[in-house]
Amino acid sequence: MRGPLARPRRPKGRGQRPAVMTDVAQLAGVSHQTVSRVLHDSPHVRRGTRERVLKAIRQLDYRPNPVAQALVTGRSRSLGVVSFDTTLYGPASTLLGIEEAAHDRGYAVSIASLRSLNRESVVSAVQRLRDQGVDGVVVIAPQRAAVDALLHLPPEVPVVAVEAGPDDSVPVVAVDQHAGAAAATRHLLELGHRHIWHIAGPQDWLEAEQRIEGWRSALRVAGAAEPPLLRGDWSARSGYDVGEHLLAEAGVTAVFVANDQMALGLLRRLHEAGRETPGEISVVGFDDIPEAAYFTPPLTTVRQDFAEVGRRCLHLLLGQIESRVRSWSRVVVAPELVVRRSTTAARDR
Amino acid sequence: MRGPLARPRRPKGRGQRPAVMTDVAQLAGVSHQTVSRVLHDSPHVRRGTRERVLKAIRQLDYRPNPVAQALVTGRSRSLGVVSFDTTLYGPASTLLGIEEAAHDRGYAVSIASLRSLNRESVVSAVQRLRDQGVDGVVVIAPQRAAVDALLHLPPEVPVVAVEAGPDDSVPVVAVDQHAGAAAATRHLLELGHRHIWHIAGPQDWLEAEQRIEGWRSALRVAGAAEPPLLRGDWSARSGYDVGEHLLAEAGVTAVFVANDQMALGLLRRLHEAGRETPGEISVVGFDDIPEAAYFTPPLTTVRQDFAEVGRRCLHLLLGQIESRVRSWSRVVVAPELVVRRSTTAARDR
DNA sequence: GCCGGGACTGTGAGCGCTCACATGCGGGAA
DNA sequence: TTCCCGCATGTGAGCGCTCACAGTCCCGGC
Repeated sequence: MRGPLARPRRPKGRGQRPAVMTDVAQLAGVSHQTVSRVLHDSPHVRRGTRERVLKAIRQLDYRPNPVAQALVTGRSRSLGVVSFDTTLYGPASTLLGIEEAAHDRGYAVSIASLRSLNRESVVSAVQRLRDQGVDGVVVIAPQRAAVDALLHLPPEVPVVAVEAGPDDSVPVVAVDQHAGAAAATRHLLELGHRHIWHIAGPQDWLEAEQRIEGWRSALRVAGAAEPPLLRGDWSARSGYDVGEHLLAEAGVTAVFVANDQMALGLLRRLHEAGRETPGEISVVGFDDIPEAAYFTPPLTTVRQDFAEVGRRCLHLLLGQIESRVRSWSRVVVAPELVVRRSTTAARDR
Repeated sequence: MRGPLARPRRPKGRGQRPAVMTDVAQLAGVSHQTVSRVLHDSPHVRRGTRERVLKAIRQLDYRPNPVAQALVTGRSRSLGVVSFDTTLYGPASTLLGIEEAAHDRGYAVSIASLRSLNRESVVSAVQRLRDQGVDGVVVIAPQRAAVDALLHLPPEVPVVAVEAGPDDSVPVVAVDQHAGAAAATRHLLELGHRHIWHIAGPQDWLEAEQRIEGWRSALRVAGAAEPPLLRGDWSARSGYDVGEHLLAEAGVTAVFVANDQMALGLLRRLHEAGRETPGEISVVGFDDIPEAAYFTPPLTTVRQDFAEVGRRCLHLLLGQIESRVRSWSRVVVAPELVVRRSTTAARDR
């Protein structure tokens, strides 16, 4: 009778089975535990022993199996990021910031992109990441639906949200949209424009709403009238389409557009209609995408430091993971107005 | 004397310790193995038993621990993507294509972005992903340095490369740059232009070189002269700067630019110099980024289906993982010329 | 000369699962 | 009835590691 040991699952002879801890221990003439200690820079390992182990590790090209480590420690040293459209400049930059910071701290980053945006999709993406075994999740989904979803999340996963509005159940990192929009509006006001129009983003985007608020408050402070609100969907196409309305309106001299792509579309429409920018109409965008400086004319816009947002997220998330408490906090990153050539003083001041 | 069993590592009483397979087994009155069988849709489980197990799973909200599964099977059902700059439209879209396809097949996706681009950085990124336990890696890094790195990779990790040139050690998915560039050039030729200038990307980018080749070959076929080659670095700024040279040159009527951002910069420079596009100079770009249709004028360009590239990558990679052989193949995706308003017939035909 | 205590190292259990195999049971062919 | 076979289920080992604890050894102090 031959026991199960007679046929090892993975035949030792064949192929270059990667070395495991025991192999190193054997070669170095120590126990696996000592190898583990060396790996974790524990004190209480004699210098000579440590060196023997290190040598064996090099010799066998040993690399600790992260899966086994994760199983026993209950920590995978990996993070998840759920995001709506990583093709967009903002989310992509934020993701990059997170990834680089995570890498520096020895964490891996898994992604989950959302195809549709509603509560279930966000919840299930987080769930999926959690089922993959990540230690924490950052949600880049600044829409109302996503915020809602954050409230319905299993409490055992540490979560940080990007731009998730004034809700206080989850830590948040956000750019100060209100301040950015106000700065843009003030800039136009200071140039002597009376009526500052605004092309906003879609209703369910929190950033869109906050920019509207910033615009309104700057108008109010200056005692300026508030023209009707215009809506786009962030795309250049929508900016182009909304431009139509503006063209029909008399006396439009200044427009604050909620993002650079829509501003591009608007610029295009104005150009086609023979309206000069900034001569007749000044335009301000939002985001400062890399191309903004090369629009015709170069776009005055509000810069958001997405990479910084990513880094802050990571910091908050790791704090939560390492302390094992679900704390709440809100980190605000300041935006910056970048003045270029799409804005100029009003003529009939 | 109390053995180690006297103090269980994780006290059962406290908190909602997530259910494990044994808990389910106990509740359903079966062995853990039967639970496992139910989970894997094995036949040979009586209907009633299966239902009891399923019920217990629901009742305890049991979710299999992927880490434990990975440890025993040696498969993590996760993939790695290494990419140079995920902020760029191309890589970001490819990544998205990969992620969505991976998700559909039940794989997780980890990312590793490269900060600098050389052999070591690519090798170490792949290494890092491997050490994280991914089952395979796709490398989005269409530069010479990256191709070189692919040759120096440990052979035990399945790898697929995007746009990695004519090397045959690793499977490759690529858009047919040569054909795209030739189509762009032919388009300009057919409009009656004699001298088709080319602003190329950086030398170490394979795509840049292949686009040059496509341009050259179309010129050769038409018997047209080849103007001096101009170089940019993909950025709008560089397109703007190179525009300077073009302006100094007499008789420039047509330019094929190697990407849309540089084309944007060029358009800007021409506009500033008062040179009409396409009236005096026709411009063709490459990539078809979402904004291209809203440039001034809307850009004629070559569309690359990045999402398709991502899907194909995934397909190749999973094939390799599941068959356990390192096969070689090259999948080519066709580009498409999109004619808009930045090109028109030569005047002095 | 003996004992206490640090420094160093080893032992074995167990993380949650799958794999190989053993076992029990019922029914159809001989 | 006997035997065998195949379905249904159970058993135990082991994946590669860490954790808790148990030594072992050597030195200084009384």
